[in-house]
Amino acid sequence: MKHSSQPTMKDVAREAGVALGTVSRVFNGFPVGEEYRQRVEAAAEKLGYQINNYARALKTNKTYCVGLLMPSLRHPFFAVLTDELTACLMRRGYLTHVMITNFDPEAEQKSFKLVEQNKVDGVIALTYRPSLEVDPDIPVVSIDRRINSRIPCVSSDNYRGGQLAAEKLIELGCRRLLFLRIGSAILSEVDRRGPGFEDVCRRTGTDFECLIVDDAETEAPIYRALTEHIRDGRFDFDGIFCNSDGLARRVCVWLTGKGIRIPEDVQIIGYDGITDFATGCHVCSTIVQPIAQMAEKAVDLLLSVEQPQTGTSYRLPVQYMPGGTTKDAPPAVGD
Amino acid sequence: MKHSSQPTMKDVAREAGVALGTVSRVFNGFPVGEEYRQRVEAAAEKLGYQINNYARALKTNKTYCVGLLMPSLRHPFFAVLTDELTACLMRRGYLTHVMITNFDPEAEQKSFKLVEQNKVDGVIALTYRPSLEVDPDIPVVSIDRRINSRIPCVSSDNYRGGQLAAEKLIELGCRRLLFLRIGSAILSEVDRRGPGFEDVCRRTGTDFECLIVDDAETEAPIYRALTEHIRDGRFDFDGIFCNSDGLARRVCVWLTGKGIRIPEDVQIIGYDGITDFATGCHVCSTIVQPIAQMAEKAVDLLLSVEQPQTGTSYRLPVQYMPGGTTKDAPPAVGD
DNA sequence: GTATTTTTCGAAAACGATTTCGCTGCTGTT
DNA sequence: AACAGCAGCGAAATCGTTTTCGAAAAATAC
Repeated sequence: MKHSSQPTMKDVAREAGVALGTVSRVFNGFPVGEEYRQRVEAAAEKLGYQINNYARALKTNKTYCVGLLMPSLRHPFFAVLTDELTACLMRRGYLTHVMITNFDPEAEQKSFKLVEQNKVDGVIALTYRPSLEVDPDIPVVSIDRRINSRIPCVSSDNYRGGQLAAEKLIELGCRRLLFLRIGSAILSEVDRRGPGFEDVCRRTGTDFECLIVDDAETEAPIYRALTEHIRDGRFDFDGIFCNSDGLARRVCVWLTGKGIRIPEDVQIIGYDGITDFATGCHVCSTIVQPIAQMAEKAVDLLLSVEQPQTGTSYRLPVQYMPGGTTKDAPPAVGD
Repeated sequence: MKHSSQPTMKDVAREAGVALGTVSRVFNGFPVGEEYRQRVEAAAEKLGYQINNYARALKTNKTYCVGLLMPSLRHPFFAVLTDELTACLMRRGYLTHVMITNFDPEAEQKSFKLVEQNKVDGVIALTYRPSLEVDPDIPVVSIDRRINSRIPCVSSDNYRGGQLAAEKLIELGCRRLLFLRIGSAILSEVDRRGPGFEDVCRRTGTDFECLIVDDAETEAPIYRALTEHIRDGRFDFDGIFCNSDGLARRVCVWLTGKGIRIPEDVQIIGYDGITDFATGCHVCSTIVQPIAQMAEKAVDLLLSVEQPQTGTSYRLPVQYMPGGTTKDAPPAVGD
């Protein structure tokens, strides 16, 4: 006695008075005589039949699931990226296994094994672990990081972003620039923001300095270093490019606390393009990453819509967006 | 000829010189002679064998996956909730299928069908669709909404939250209060915030009004209505309780734009407990929802760690947290 | 030494689909 | 009218596990 469990293809076949294979063909869009097709569809409808994806996947080796490794969803950049990726995958008929790794290299490796074991059709990963071990015959696309030479990597054009920030600050009248970076020294595409910035400074003969803290845990070193640059209540930089909007925000708050005015005394540009969840405004002047396109590209590569040049970096165009921390047209806020 | 595909249990059995069933028993922790166990483990190690979860699930009807229906990840509340839920599920050995529904009732129903078809062991849903059709023999836990009488619902104690907001505003000297709500009229636990607020006002004899816009699409009606309450440059309410932190933020921006000072002229309390992604500070004085506990509770109920009283509402305690839009100790910001 | 119990192993039948293959029943040519 | 060609059906094998069941081996009792 079957205890009210889901109907199977066999049940549909019996109900419709046809063979098992015929039902299968109907559900997979193979040619089937019109009369049979109708009988099968009626039977399926009547029984409330739903195909069992697990059984199907076992046979076909195709699960229509992909794994997504993300460090966190508490940061808007990751959250929006995840939103776009799952949406994009769903549009293409794929389900997403979201794994939150909390920036923990161990968790990253474990999560990878786990989705692998769940037979996903591919993995999209935003990871930090120096050397992720990946099964060579499962498609992987990385975001922002070169994992190894076989895995394509999509990111924003970080070098161009760095250039843009420097160009804008200079154009807006800054004479002495600071590049502020927080983040561990992993082989990341993100690290190209600095060189882009510096190259423009050098080319234009603009005075600049770099402040880098590799340990993301504590920001005290940065604030301490910044403090040294305050002389007579004046900050001796008049333009700052920050690694991320989050950092930019914190620097803003800190400077304001010191009585330094933004953007009058110091102009600040961040990176990412984070917008306020309530107002939709950018939280600071920023280089905005094309998150939706990055998601689209990653998915295209993963599902081989576009044949991935193995190991290539795909760098998508960035844009400068004023957001009130620079002297150009601060967006009118409120009503 | 097997073309380098994954090794199967059969391969392991052959390699170890034992029968198929024996390998299975080893991997499922059933008693097996020590010598056999060793041989099997060695063989599995050598072949790099990983159990195939799809085949296993087909046989056992247990997938260790749960579906999660979320409207969006662009709002911090949903993002953090999703973060906590996936983390909590992972700790218990479950993978999460995250489905973003974009507040679209159609998408909600479709997503539900989809995860159902993927044989998840359960679904956690935060939905808006008036009547979600759910297969009665798949466990479902809802968040913030009563879906039907069989589905347990976890939420924050919205009624108490409403009370708290009123109590605080009154305690802080407000004499004429406004409750501002945005959101469609669905049968949601969230709707209990208003009654909690009103009951306190009535009990204490405090003057109050309610402004409700059921159409979330446009806020113009709210702003228009608010405008009517500005007389001689003064706003005739001195305390506002907003349905959400996002709404509170927008109201703040709007009022500030009208030259009305916060919290000197008007004090505002929001709901959710959203914090700034960069600074970690609350974006406004607020009633904070215990997101982590809500996630934990939802998972407990879903996996029947706790026997769900079918259809019961589980209301978790909320807290008031000052955040600069009320006169009580605005948190020192910066350094 | 045989009988009786306890382990634990191997063979085989599911689980619910896909897919190959042979076979029947049409059509269309000459 | 006969035969080739072709759709489209049904039966059966398979995917990689779990699980039942009968039997062999080991252990204990008399």
